[in-house]
Amino acid sequence: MALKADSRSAMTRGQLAAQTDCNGETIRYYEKIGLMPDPTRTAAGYRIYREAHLRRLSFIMRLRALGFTLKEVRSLLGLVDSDAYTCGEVHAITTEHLAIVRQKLADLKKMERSLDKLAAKCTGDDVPACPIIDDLYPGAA
Amino acid sequence: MALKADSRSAMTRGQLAAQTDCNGETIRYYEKIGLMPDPTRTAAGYRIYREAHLRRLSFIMRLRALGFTLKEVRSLLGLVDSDAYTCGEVHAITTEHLAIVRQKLADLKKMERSLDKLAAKCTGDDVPACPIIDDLYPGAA
DNA sequence: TATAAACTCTGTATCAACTACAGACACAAG
DNA sequence: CTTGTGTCTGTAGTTGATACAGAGTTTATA
Repeated sequence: MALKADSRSAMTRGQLAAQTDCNGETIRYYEKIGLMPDPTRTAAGYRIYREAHLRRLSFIMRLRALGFTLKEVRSLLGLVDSDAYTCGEVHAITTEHLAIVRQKLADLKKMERSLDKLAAKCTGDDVPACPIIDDLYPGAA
Repeated sequence: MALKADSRSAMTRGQLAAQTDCNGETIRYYEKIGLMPDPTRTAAGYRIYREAHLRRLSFIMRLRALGFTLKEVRSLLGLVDSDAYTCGEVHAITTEHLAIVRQKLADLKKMERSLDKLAAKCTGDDVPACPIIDDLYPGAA
């Protein structure tokens, strides 16, 4: 009932969760750590979300999908909230993050090659010996 | 002194840590969660490690470097410890892990491309507007 | 030999980024 | 009016470590 008052964009937590593909508990968590503002409440204490919350949470989810940490998300939100960000500041955070992503990519590629090589040595048969173990654990008990 | 008795391969925790490039606290942690066996102790309670510990921890470190989770490490150690593993079992765990690594690679590559595209849109100048924000947070406060 | 520096011991707390739960209300549908 | 779902709070668990406090031990130096 309270949700009808004042705006057609009003939502419960569950509805916001559905709209954003964000776990409902996570919304509570983002509120607790200050990424999402405290929403208004119904008389019974239920959270009421509006358009602005939807947009903000969508932004966070996009950043998370791009692999930004919550710390980075917090920085970017801080810039946006200050209403005084420059393209340079945003660009700096983005390219820094891009560098981290590329480092991770390089590490994973190395892992992939090694694993591929290891797996290729194997017959994968039902025999009580394995070149993978021989390689990684020479002299295994 | 106690470390002299009985074997020239005896080491303290710190020495094992140095040999394996594993943090000393992590060795304690692996012991706690049952990946490493409880070592014998000196009269004063200091841990004494030997060749077998060194080999086992090296194995763990190699698996970790390949991105295996501790759960996967535990499985592999379980197989080795059972002394009745087959090449097939080891191969299965390895290729399963490889699939996960490849999935992560694909996800990261997607991130990289998106970030690259975003960053490219930017002038990075000292101007109070940014296409990255426009893209990710349309209608930002 | 005295003592200071370095190491190790234990248990507990912290980190990221959530997720899950228990126990109590609230609310909508049959 | 009851049943089922949603929400509320606070707290605990997850993964893989890492850091710390406060005490005891060992080693190196003066």
